[in-house]
Amino acid sequence: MDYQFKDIEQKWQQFWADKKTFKAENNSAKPKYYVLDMFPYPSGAGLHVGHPLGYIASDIFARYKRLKGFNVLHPMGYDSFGLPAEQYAIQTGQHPSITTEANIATYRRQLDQIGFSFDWSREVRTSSPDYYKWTQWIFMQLFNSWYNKSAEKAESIETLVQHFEKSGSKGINAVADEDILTFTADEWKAFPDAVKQEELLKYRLTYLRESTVNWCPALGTVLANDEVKDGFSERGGYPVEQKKMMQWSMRITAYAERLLQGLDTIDWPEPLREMQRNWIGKSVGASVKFPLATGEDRGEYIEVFTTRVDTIFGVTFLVIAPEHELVNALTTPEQQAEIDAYIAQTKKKSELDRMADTKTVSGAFTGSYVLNPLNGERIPIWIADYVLAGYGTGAVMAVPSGDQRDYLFAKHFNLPIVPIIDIQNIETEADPTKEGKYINSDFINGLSYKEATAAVVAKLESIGAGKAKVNFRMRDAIFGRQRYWGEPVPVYFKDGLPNLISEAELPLLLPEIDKYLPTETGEPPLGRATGWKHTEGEYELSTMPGWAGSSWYWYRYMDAHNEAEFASKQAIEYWKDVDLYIGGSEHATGHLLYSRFWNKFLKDIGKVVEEEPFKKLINQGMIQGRSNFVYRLIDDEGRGTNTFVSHGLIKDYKTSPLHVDVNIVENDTLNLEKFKKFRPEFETAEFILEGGKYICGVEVEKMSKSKFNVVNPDDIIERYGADTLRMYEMFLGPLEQSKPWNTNGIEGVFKFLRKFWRLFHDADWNFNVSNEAPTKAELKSLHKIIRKVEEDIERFSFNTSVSSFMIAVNELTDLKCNKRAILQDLTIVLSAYAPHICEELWALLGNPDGTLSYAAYPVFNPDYLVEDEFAYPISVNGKTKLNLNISLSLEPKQIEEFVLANADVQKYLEGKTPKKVIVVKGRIVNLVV
RNA sequence: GCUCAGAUGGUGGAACUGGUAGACACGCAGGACUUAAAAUCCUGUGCCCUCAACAGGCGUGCGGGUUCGAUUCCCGCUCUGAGUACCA
Repeated sequence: MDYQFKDIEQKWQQFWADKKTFKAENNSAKPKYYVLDMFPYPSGAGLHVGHPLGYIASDIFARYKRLKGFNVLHPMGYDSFGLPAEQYAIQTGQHPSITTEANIATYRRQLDQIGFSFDWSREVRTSSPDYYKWTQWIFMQLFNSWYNKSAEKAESIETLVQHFEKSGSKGINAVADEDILTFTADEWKAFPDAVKQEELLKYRLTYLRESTVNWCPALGTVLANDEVKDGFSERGGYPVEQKKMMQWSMRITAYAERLLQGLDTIDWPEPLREMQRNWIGKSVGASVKFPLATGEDRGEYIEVFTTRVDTIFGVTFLVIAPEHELVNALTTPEQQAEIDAYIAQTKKKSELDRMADTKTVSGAFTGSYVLNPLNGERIPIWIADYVLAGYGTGAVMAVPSGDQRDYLFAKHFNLPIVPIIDIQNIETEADPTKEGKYINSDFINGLSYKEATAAVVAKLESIGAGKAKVNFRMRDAIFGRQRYWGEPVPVYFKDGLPNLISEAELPLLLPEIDKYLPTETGEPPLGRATGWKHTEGEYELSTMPGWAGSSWYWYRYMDAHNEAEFASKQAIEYWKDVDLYIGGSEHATGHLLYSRFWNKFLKDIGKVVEEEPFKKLINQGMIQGRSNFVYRLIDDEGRGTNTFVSHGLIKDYKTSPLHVDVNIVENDTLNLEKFKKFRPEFETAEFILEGGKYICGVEVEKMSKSKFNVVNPDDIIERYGADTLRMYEMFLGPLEQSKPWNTNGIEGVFKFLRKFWRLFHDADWNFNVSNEAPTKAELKSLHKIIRKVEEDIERFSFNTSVSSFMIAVNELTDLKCNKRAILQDLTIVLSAYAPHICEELWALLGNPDGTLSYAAYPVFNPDYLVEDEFAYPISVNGKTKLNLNISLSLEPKQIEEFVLANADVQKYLEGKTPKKVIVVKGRIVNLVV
């Protein structure tokens, strides 16, 4: 029979599902290997051809690892809480769980069609109560923990209480809010319970605090920093403003240093690690207190953070953020009007304006002064919006000779600029050099950068005016959304204080509500739930953010149906961590950072075993759209006609481009019949053709419906089958590279599979395989591909494997090879890429049905590749002139003699004797003339 | 601005530690089969010069360098894409 991909693919997909072929066991004598994909949010649009790229790569890897004798965990699930389903619910009144359910069904059908080897028995859905029960449980553990900096780990809040009871707040080295109290053990014991709880909340890893949040009025919710791009929401693109609100937060900053250090221990792409480093934003420097110069000494000061404490003698003014809490107190009556005007002006500017306008220098003088703590010099205090309230202390010591922003500010307002390093050149701009010796700098004059920094820090510490300090850019993550479709927070409020519900009450189910909007009084949608109340108080009304459920899901796959724990100890100790994680780089600072944070926390409380969850990570590139255009002829009156001009001829006509559905275009040639049916108005369309064809124009754009460039995998599978789709997606180019989807060329892969099928069949399509012993040439082809695929998969170079398969099949076709000894092994090697056709041929070869998935990958034997001759390229001055067959047993000296004796070589030498002869055995001969 | 990644035929791309640049595939051209088309198969295909062959010249974004030899290493630049943005 001819290659009937449809029958074959349906048959094997059914077989795998019925026999649970890919079900993984939680214990095995085999070594474990965990291959994970970033699970999708099931959107209403279904999968387009770009989505499965990473899944195909990971599936090939998982199948390959099974052949290599590993016990492979390769699961899939759905990140099914999220905004789009809720927006849809607001519009239609339909419960998000219904649309989510329907979308998941579509995703599942599409995924199944591609022939993935997922263990579906472990499927998870973040919106399912038996899953989010454990998300809530982890939240409770975080609430019950504090971060002990001395131990460098999270500990139970009980240990903190015990310490307070024994020694008060003394000796506690914790990551906590800034306004923590100082007290003795007796004082602690005397505190009313409410005060104790309030104080403990300042230490908990998930805590409630009034904080400035990114409020998105259009979405009616707050957003995390990574959900905001340029002042607009990432989803939907609505404006975002700053607002103060009581909010749940996660103390991720406690883990800043470990999150940073851990990056060096994992095998991730460098750009991704770099993004996380920037996001964490560690800077090493010092904090310095500048005492206020106002009259009598009342111990008041302004604290700044600086990375260049060595430049402290170059400070000629201080700048604080307009939002700084001391602005009012510092403003003198004479300056009041000016300061007020400036603050009003900054407030008017939107976040976006402030970012766009980085050139204009602006600011205002408060009228007050501080003293330089090291030499007592009077330093004016200014406010300016180039200093951000949210970073460091919201105040900077300005060193115009070394910092360009300070330099511009000083020039603009005529403030002094003092050079502090002998080789500094500050004629036209600041010079931040660390080379040279210090001048104008009191006791560090003549020192080098390193010596000066150490000396200044030591001096500041000795007089209590400062200390070495590490600052992080990363902020604690806001952990609440005023939305419906998310995990309820397992907390109720009593006397204004948050209390956890008991574990026995988990899961706290999402209640039914009448519509998915905030209440009339502005409460989140959960405020609409009637009768939804804890026996002890009111439930928290916000829900968890989208990243909650995805921050631990890889553990649930290990033991997906456990009702007593999020995963059993035994399962976690067996699978440990994810060996290979494939997904998009858009999750660099969101999901991948939060997951690492929760993982470290779970390790601290002894629930998991590895410090890092994802050992190796690969980012698949984005698949962009490739739009096709037709060109409508414009008549003399400037109106569009119904005549269309082929792309190659548009220079000669006046035309306007129009998107055309890429699905009616093949190799950029328009299918005229389908085009006429594309829209009713084109029914009577006429064409100006080139070479009898209508050639379309091309542009690379985002894949979207409005651009008619969405390619659906269903259509490709219908036409060519899943095996062709899988191989073609890999053939497109390196996995990590972004590229436009282009269906041109898919024929080549399809033809390859037919050619492979034909190796097993005679001219009349009868299955025909011989048991003859293979020849040397056949064995060579086979073993080349055995090695090549092994090497390629290990370095994630899937595209080159596909080419090599083509070469192998071309060679075997030329050799007319139909020998079982060759084809059976070739089938195993190809099966990771094209599993359906290989299962079918494996069965036809007489093997028991379905055993291919667990067959042994053939062992490479280098003996078959040994050559006794090599066609040496002979080059003269580095340019190849000819090839000579020379025995590989010859040594360089003999090769040289052989080559020089050759008549053709002599011709190129034109009678001259080469100055030098380079012979690299088995590679090249180069004659230097 | 800063950080990272990249630039190879008409197109997607290959060349793994410096050693025959353009594998494999698409497209295109020619041919076979066919009444014809589709499908299939065969041949050719980096560019320039040449009727053609032979031969030759030029070629991995640009300019230099190291080397017997550079797509690969080093220095400088241009362009493209991504991330980030007054971070003190």
